[in-house]
Amino acid sequence: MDLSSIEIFLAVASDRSVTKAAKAVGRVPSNVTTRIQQLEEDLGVSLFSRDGKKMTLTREGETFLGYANRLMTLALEARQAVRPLAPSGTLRVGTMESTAASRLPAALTQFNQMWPDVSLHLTMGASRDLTRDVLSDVLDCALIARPPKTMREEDSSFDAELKALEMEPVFVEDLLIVLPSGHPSIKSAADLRVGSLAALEPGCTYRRIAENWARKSSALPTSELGSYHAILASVATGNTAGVMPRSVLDLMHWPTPVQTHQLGPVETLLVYRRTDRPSAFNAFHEVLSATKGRDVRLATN
Amino acid sequence: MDLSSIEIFLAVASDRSVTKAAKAVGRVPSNVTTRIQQLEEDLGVSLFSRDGKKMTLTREGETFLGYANRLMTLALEARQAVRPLAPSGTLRVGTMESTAASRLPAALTQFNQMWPDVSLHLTMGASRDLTRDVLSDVLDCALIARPPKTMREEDSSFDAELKALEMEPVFVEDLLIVLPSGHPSIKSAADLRVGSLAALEPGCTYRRIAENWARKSSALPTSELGSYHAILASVATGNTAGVMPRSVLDLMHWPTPVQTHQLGPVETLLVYRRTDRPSAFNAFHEVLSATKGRDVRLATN
DNA sequence: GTCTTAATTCCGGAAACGAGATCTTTTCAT
DNA sequence: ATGAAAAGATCTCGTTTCCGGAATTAAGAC
Repeated sequence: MDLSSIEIFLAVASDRSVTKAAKAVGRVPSNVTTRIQQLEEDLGVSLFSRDGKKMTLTREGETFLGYANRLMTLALEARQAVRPLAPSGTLRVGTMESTAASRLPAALTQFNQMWPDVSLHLTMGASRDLTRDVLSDVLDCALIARPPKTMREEDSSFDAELKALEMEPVFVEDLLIVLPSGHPSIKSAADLRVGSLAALEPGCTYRRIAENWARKSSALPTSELGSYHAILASVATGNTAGVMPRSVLDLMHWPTPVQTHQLGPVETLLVYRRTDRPSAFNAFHEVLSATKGRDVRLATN
Repeated sequence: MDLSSIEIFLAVASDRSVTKAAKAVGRVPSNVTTRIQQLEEDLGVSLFSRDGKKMTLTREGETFLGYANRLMTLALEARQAVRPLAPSGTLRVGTMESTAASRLPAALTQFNQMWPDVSLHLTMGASRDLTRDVLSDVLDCALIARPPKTMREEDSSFDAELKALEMEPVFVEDLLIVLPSGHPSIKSAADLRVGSLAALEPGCTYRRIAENWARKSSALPTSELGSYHAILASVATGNTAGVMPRSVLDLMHWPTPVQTHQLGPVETLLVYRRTDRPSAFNAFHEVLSATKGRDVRLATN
């Protein structure tokens, strides 16, 4: 039995889907299938019942879920316990608006329980700015979106800054264009029937990805809004298309189901300086890794 | 972090030696070294202090030891919990005298705690007889010594019986010739200055290994005794050399340190029929595997 | 100082793993 | 009802990891 298999199991159990889970843990679906099958063979029982395309936990799966969570928590605790000195002091974390909304709450809760002595300073901002702040030691680390290759090529200074930092993927977001209800489904930016794109600040990587995608076929203006709530509201007016990751959209339980178009997966990176890491950072790093692809609602079992 | 690394860590912690631990978990020393180093790198602390050739736990190692034990126990519990039906009924286990004395107590204690509904029938006997009893369904499984290749060749019926059964190594014993105190150290059987070899019944594999070793150079008679205590007492008289695994000798805290000569490692196998396994057997099998190379004294932490 | 034993390092073969392509089945839309 | 899309399973292939054995180094015993 392997702890990474258990992590995968938790993701599948939480998403009830191999594909989703695969994205959540940053692997390919076939791999997830195999690991689950290995786990089932190892335990000698089937953990999921495959009725149709839904993966639902069997009764044995349910009981195993409890142990799996305890196992992961215990492993994390072990990790922390051997750390010679308990981290304390301040940790300055930069994060994108979207990550703060969808991914961080679970991780921050656990972190606070584990290390009450660390006071965490959260700063919201765009990836571009956050990266600079980490470099100049205004922040200790930041969660940013990995810019696609084409974008890094046309902004070489950003690229150079990133290269000077350590980075590690922690989440994968499904970046969406959110369309007004009633808008016909689209294949490319040319099919857009709206007057503008609604996004956050200029330094926001998601915004720039969307702009790059849009400018291939049309010349839409971008209207800048301050929050994802504002963006959704703007979409509801019917004349704008919004940009946001699926995890954020899922959070908002919007009254009417909206049309979406996928711009593809975008990794969220934890970036930090190679040297000069406060001990609280290591603790934060570990909690983040453990939270990876795990659902809070299940972790409380 | 990998559960097999933790098993290895437990073995090293318990033996304070990578060579011993390697034997205990059925691996090669270099491998144990590597896994421990990986674990240390993964955790970011050193678990052992290598002062000279002794491996002693550091303070961090001590705290990790506690977690490691809990982790293994929890994993075992998880395994058992998903088993659809709790095993019950009777399980007839055959074992060698030596295994019953040195290795089984820990495993049986844990087994009884986990499965109070199973009544365990222990039968003591020689490997040869135990094997037959498993084949003829007098026993459900047995712990026997793996006969070395030369022995299997000269007793083809034993070999055939073994081939008809499933087998799995669970322990490794260091088989010893125990010499009277004051006896000069020996290189081969020719150096023996005693009148006889003291061992158990004729079907005992350890006895036959020793006899094979002895007859290469001298023609010693074998005196048959009923227990390891009797053998040691006989050795104390000064005119016999005893045969027993090191684990048994260690148990007996004999007043004077005795001279020993190694006959080499002998594996202890769990043998069972390919089909027709009671559910209690699977539970027993798992508990044995988990106990593998683990020290009871440490497991109570 | 030499000999022995234990731990580590190095290296080659084997097994496991992960990614992508393909196949099968279910589901949803027309 | 039929076709298209999507999700899970299966297969293959390239890569990585892992294990075991040989060589190396270091510590203790005589």
